[in-house]
Amino acid sequence: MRYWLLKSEPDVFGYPDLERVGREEWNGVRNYQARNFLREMNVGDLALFYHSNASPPGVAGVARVVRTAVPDDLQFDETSPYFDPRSSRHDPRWSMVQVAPVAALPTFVTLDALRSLPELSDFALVRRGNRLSVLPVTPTQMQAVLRAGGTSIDELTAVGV
DNA sequence: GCCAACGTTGGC
DNA sequence: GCCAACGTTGGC
Repeated sequence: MRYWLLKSEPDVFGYPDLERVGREEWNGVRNYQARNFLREMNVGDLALFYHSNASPPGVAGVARVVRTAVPDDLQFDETSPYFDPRSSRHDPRWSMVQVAPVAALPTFVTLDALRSLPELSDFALVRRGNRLSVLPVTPTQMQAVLRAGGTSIDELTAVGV
């Protein structure tokens, strides 16, 4: 199993929204590096759900990948802000996965708290100017964040993942 | 292939 | 609202 971090603006779609809808297409990613990470995801992978452009920013919950990458519909939708006129159905440029909620973290882990974790000193998220909306997370990093959030991988996977 | 201009992200 | 950092675009 691999671990990831997904950014979302809570004003647009926050972790509580994921719990409300039950599952969600992770579409609209328009960065090649982030897209490549989406394509590496497997069903069952866990992802930290990060609230960006929030006060405070931080990790609110954990999601699970429930479907691997397929072409992102929005790239073909002329009415969508994510429409990409240079993409073709023959060779789609952008991908999306589907995610479902696992659990809200008992303690919201703020960006400040993330910065204070020694295990995360090399993590791209806490480095200046990072803009990637999909990031890989190592098992050590995952454990550290979950511990700071008041849970653990064992606890999360015991609930039937 | 270079690189200036531009648009976007996201913390503050 | 500001602005630094970054990715992309497009003229040359």
